[in-house]
Amino acid sequence: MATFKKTNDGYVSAHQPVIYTTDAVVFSISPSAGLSFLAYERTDANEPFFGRLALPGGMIHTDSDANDKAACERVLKSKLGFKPTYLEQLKTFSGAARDPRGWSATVAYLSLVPWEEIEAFLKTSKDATLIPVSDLTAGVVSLAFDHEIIVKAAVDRVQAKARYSSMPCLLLPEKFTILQLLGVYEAIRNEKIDMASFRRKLSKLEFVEAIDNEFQRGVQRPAQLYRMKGGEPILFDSGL
Amino acid sequence: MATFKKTNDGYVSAHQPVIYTTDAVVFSISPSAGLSFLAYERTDANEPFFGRLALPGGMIHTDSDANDKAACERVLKSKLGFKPTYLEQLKTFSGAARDPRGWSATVAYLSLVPWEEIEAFLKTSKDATLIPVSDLTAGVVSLAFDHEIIVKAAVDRVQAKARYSSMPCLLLPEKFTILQLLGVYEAIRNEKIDMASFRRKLSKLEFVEAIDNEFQRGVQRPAQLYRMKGGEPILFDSGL
DNA sequence: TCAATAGTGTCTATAAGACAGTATAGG
DNA sequence: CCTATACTGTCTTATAGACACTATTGA
Repeated sequence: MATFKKTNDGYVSAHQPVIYTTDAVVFSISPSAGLSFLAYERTDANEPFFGRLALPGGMIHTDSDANDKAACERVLKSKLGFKPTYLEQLKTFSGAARDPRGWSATVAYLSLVPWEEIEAFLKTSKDATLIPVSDLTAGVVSLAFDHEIIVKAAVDRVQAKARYSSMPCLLLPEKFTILQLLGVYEAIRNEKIDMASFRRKLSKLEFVEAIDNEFQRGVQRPAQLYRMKGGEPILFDSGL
Repeated sequence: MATFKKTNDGYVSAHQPVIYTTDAVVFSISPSAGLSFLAYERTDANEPFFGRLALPGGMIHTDSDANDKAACERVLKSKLGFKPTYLEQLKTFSGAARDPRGWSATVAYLSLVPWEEIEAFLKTSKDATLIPVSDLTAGVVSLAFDHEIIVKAAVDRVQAKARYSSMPCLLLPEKFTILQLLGVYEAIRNEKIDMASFRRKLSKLEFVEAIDNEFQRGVQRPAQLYRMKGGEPILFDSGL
């Protein structure tokens, strides 16, 4: 087991310090390309994978970040300009091989952002790109570090949660129609869902509520607007 | 963002190095107390929480461990004398507050060990204890660091997986009867399960197979012995 | 033949999927 | 009144839970 030695500024491990970072898979549903995530071109020529696409991420500051989640929030705030409402820890990826600078560990997070916000953000940013998940699975794009593995894990998680959780709601703005919600579940799961069964389950699970006298109007019968009930997403016993 | 400086032995972060550890929640089903996990009394008077109960864990060795999972396997091998067959990453817990020595992070793992092996191990070890999960929820025992939070997360995970995964199989020896398997699911989920429905689902999901001409005999009709099909546990679409 | 546990059949209630039908706006 | 989309009713089939029933061994 590693021993600790006392230094003038505290205890440190006798081992080579770990490069400790956090990365986030920020998902959104693009109307044209479906489930997609944010990536950045790496612009610092002194850092590894220069010019390649990578997930938004950065060092964890042990002198100022309260914990890994706070670090991820800080990083995303600085890269996106806003703090995503939903941020869930995905998994930690570590080892000697994943970063040429040395033994590294990253705490990967998963975030969901409504399309409207991502769209607005992309207009203001020059080095951010939105990558459709289908491009990654098709092998059209490749990512720096082990970030493809991280994204695949994130996609698996979000697809699983689109079966037994209300989490996908958070990809929509505050007010939405049932058809929009259905579309989000379909986009994530990559399959058609029957509207009648979907409504049946929604009314049983009660995680959305109709907003009185608010409708989305178009060239058709107005669609009732709904909002999510309670701030936090819920898990279901049975599938949706 | 943190800057890196070049030193004579590589790049290190400008920040205070993180205390990087791994801990494991090693579950087993005790015939008398149900779902339980391993804990150790902390014996080094120079280390924090001396004398308190804690999860088996230790430092991650960045100079020799390939990654966090390998580190956890090494730690468990040295503490248990054998390498558990099932080890799944649970979550990372980090921050300035959880360890008095400084900003720390632990990659928590979840492991399942058949009762026979745990029973044999407990006879050989003097400082290891098996704590029933019910004792923890009842507040009868308390653990060092944030280990109670870690165990609660592990219990949630294993209970969720006892609804849609064959993972609980790994708490049994290689050969087992359907009644034993049912007992494991009941112990984890803390509820009765109907034998007929259970068998129906088993025969549909096909993750166990009968062993030809092998039975467990007693003062009754012999019970067919089964084994798990394929080394890895599977996930189900519908609940079990 | 009896005790004890292994394993099955069957009834009922609920839920899922398919799909057709009705409702209500704008044009 | 027509079109387009919102929303609902209903039929069929699959599944879950309850519980009684049959099966097979050792003593």
